[in-house]
Amino acid sequence: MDQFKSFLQNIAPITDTEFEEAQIYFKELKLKKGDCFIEQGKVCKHIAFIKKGTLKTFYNNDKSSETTSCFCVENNFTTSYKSFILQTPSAQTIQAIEETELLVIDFESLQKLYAKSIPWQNIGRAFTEREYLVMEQYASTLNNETAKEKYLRLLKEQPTIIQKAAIKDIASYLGVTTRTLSRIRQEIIK
Amino acid sequence: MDQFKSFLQNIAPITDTEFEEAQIYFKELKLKKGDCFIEQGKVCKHIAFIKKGTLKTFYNNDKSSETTSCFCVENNFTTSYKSFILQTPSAQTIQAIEETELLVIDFESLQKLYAKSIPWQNIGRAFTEREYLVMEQYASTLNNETAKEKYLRLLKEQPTIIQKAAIKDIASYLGVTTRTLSRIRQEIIK
DNA sequence: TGATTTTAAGGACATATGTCCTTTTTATAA
DNA sequence: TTATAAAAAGGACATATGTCCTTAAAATCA
Repeated sequence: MDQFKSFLQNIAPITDTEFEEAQIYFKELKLKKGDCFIEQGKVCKHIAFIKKGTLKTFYNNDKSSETTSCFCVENNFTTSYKSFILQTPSAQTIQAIEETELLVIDFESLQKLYAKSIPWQNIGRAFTEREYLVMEQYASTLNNETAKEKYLRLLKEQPTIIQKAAIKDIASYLGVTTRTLSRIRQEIIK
Repeated sequence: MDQFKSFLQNIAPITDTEFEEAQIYFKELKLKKGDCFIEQGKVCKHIAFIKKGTLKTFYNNDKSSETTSCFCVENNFTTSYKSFILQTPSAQTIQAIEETELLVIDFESLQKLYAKSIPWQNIGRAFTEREYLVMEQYASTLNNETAKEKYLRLLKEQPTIIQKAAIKDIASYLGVTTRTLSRIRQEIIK
């Protein structure tokens, strides 16, 4: 079965017809390493299913540096949620960290889908619920774990991220400095 | 207008009829200080609108102590989201920290509402989106701010929580020890 | 390819935060 | 109300993490 359909089915049931009729709204988009899908300052008009590749989401924190808030991997949606939901300028940038293939739908089309289809409504709600749970787990990790524990968790749960992402981005995702992450990696080697 | 209806309208539009017809599903529940709305280990069957009062959500972290993950105040929903969404045993306990009045709906009734009503579907999705954004902000705070910055933010954004909640719960919510919070409060007095 | 820029590693020291206590204050229950 | 327990404050010291560097390695571009 189609990768995208199978992903959706896993969230909430959808018939072949419902799925096929929605296809006209989705466009293919290919990104090279370093290309941006969403840019800070612009209203985010799109949400994308990641067929292949990896992206990172980052924003400017108050300390004149960037915080990586998310690594987005294949078989997932990505967007700048706050900007997309509220249709306000995005605080976040989403950038491919390797060759990436997306299926993109724009805000208005998604609203149309929601308005005329209960299954798509269901998918929208169930997906948002899933994202909430991911974010809750992330907050719990940030709240309770030491730098080393957080790094080991990432190593265990998302080993491919550690291979693909820059050290400084991993550090900021874990809420530590590169100096600290360097020490941790040093310790683990031993 | 009714406090609950006005809250819902603020999330997504709903007609008087749609609202009235759903009223049969909601039950009043009063909690005394210390009473639990949701208990760890049980499947969470309910979600509640808080008409009045305050609750805290906490769970056992791996370090043989409790982490307060959320303070729930009036004019909001509360539930143990993961347990409610997936209908699995709850890792969290939700407890009133003062006299509290709830409007409670059970899982099956909510599914019925979703199944037969697009406006309720919309409310469900839009509400979950809002909760996601709150959690995202919380994670950002935990990731980028020092203990003192986090405390000052809470003081500014939710001053009533600082009055009502126990010091140790505030400390754990902010991801610091009571020793650290004690120092911060000492500094601020000066 | 070689030159330039960016990223990562790690030394030396500073600081924030944690751990382990004891004391004081506040809440709770008999 | 008094006795008991729980919570909060805070001293002394330990440790994790941050800041500010310099050097080494890797990536990028002309």
